Amino acid sequence: MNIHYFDQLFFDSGDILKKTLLCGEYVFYKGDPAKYIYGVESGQVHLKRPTPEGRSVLIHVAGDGDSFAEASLFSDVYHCDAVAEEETIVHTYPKTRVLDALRSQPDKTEQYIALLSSQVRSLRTQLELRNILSAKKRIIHYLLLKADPVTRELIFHIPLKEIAAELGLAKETFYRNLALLEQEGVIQRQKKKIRLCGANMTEII
Amino acid sequence: MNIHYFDQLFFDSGDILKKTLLCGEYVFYKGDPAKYIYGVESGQVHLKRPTPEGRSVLIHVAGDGDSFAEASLFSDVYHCDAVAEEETIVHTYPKTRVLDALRSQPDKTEQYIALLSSQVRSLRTQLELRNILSAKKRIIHYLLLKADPVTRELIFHIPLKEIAAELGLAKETFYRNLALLEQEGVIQRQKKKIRLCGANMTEII
DNA sequence: CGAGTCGTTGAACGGAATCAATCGTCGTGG
DNA sequence: CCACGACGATTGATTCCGTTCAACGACTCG
Repeated sequence: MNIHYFDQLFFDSGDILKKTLLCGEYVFYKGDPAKYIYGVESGQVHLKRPTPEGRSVLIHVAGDGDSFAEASLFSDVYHCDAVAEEETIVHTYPKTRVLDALRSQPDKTEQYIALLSSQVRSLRTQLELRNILSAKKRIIHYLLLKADPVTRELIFHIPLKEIAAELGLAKETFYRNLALLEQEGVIQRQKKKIRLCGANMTEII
Repeated sequence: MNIHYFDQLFFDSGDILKKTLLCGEYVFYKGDPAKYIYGVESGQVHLKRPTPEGRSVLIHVAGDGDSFAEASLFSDVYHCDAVAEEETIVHTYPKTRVLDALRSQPDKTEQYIALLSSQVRSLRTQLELRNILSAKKRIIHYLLLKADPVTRELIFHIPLKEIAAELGLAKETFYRNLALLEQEGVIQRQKKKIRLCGANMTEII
């Protein structure tokens, strides 16, 4: 999940290959031989799966400091597309070198396992969200999940329509229900900042 | 994923603690301190997440030879419930001992990473399925995924209604669409055995 | 100051969930 | 051995709500 983890695997940080990608440029395509793991230094990369219908489905957004394609370490090919959604600098970590580094630094291996484990859990959570049929309830659960537990606030750094996609909802449905929730006093919004108000939220859930 | 992997982590196989569970018995509850990783020797364990509404959502089915709760290795608590759905024998692997074993056998660590990586990919695939709106198409994709690539057949070992749940569909919708697909000649069924027929399948997808 | 994209609202449609009823099957116990 | 109950599988009818199509305002960027 974290770029620093992969950076530190390499003894000589000068060794790390960086690439600058333009908006819209592909890092890799589904089916390409998986040779590298990546980290986002700045910018944004979207992981998408092309559906047979021709659409593509957003699976994950990797932002500043996120790594991606970690699960490809033991896979021959990539299982999704990766596209830069803005000008982006990525670090490229050759899988062979990652493996070497892990072998020579056993303690790091555990961290890698921890990283993958947390990914598994997060994916399970996402899957769990999808089992909530009602759009409104799904949105609330999502907000509860993502909001800072203390301030009960959260700020979106990507367009709302992509949050909608992540939730498996049409953007219109997402907007409408956000508006509804605001009317009901469950949330307060100002642009991309959302604050959860305890007001009769438990009833809705 | 595989019980043998965890069994072999222990030098002395006599060391492995086994437990017999009755149908309906809980292995652990969500929120319990995560002390063990488990493997199913025989029987069946369902991983479920209780939703706030009181329902519970099936996340995973661990059958003969499957391990479960591997992602809890670096987690303090379990994130779902685990229930035996029939009389089941499980192997229990204390996390501390798993960690010790991994540390003393670095090569095994890589296999662990491979295991988690494949889980990540499989979860992503499941998530991808949920992005297919049409029930019929979602079912076909699921069948394509699970069917033996050679024989194009698959056999369900759990009730169909739970397949429906895994797909995020009401059982009725699932039954109806299976019937439809059979009428259209896309699949052939006999009880829990399904065979995919290429017949105009590509059109439907 | 356009072009393009995001955000927002309206109206209509379609399809999945839901409720309800029935049949089949399996196991259990009298 | 059969009656019974429990649960899975199946089909019908209805409702509901999320998608889709459509149109428009707001904002950003060249």
